[in-house]
Amino acid sequence: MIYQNHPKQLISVDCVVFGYQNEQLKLLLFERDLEPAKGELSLVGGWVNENKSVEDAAAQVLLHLTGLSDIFLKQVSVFSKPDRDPGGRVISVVFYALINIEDHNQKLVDEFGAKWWPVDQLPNLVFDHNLMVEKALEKLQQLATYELVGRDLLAEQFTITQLRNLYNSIFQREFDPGNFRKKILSLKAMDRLDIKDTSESKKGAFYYQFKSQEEINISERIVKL
Amino acid sequence: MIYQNHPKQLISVDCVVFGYQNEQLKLLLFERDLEPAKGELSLVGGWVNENKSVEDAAAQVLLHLTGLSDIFLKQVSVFSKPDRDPGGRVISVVFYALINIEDHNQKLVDEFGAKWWPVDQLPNLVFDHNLMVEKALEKLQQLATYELVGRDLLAEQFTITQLRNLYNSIFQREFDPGNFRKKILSLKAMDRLDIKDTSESKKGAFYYQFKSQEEINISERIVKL
DNA sequence: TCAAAAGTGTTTTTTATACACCCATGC
DNA sequence: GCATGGGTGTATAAAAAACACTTTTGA
Repeated sequence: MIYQNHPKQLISVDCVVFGYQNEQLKLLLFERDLEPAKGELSLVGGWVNENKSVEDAAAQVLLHLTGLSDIFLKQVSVFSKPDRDPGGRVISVVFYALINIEDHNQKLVDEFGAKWWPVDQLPNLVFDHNLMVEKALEKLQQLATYELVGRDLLAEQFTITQLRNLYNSIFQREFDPGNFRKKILSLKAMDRLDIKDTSESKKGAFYYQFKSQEEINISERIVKL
Repeated sequence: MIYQNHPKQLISVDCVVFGYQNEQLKLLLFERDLEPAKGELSLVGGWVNENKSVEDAAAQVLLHLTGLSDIFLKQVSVFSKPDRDPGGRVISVVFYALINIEDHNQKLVDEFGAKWWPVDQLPNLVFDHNLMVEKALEKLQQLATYELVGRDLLAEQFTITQLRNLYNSIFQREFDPGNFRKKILSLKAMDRLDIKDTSESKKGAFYYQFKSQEEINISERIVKL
């Protein structure tokens, strides 16, 4: 090691884990298991050590929580105010993750006492975690503006209405059903199946399924502003 | 300090400093003054210590270079592959900065041997610095899509054509003069002065000046895709 | 039978693009 | 007088929004 004389810092990752259930965008909170603020609600986090990138560290946190190693992850930003954590100087790199609640709920709830909270009625979180969530949601909106978000949040098969409800909750506004359908279908990013979902309407709505990532090529804005 | 037993890491900031000169978007490069790769070209960087946020650390680097303390700075992302720096494990938080070349060139060139390079013909840089530049440019384009970029790069007074040339070089494409002018003026973000610039055309072009940040409220996309 | 979601079609408005054309002036 | 960038206007195309209307079927 050449850079001998420079002070080192503690680095952590914190993950804003988004899920979608009952037509609500939710995120995963935990009761903090160490001091300070033990028992209060917080995001999941982990330490970054010598031989891992921050992406790997975040992926490892998610792997530990869900048993899955291919979870959708994006960097939000770095939080590094010297006094942001009363327990000491910790620089935190924040990520957001998208996961399917139904698939992973059991392990999460049973083993870790995790709780899903609707993003539009979050409680107070420890330290600067509320700010992290806010930034993460902005990034998610940014992503959903130019890319189709849903593969990681919805079931394998889903209706256009379910996708629209997801977009409604990401952007906290109501998209027009007819216009949303036309816009989404024009992207040619999904295949219509021959099966219908009859649970949400009497008429029944066709199920769709995302094409493989390679077949999808979206080069236009999906959501205006 | 409560978090005793966790390994700490070396943290640095690296700055992609953009400037604009001769109708070219340029960035500031330095000859690295320590091993490894001493003498090769790199971005400016600095270490992050205990009592400073990464934003403060980046601002300090820029202050040192230019003497200015209010430089435009945005976070790009974290680069943290364990082997990204052959000199040891360093996690780098990358920022980009926008500065006016004419205002600060002397100090930069004289004291630090800095060199301005057109972004579209960059040499090989040390480590992962080329990748950092690429990401920074993407972020700058993202910013310029929904906000008017120019205040920090152009002179106080500038013509629409100069602003268009800046946008041309940020997006590496040619905007239509008539349409660009209409779009920009519709934002009502600048005041027209009664002075003309006659250096770039015989007819002369009116100078404009940005309104104060508070008066500017852009709620639409400026550049399509 | 009728409420309610699914799905299609039509109209209007807004935004983007292409490009014609006049202006002013230094050479 | 003509080439050059400055500046305005117009026609067209593309994208977004508003909304009417038809279909289907369980309650």
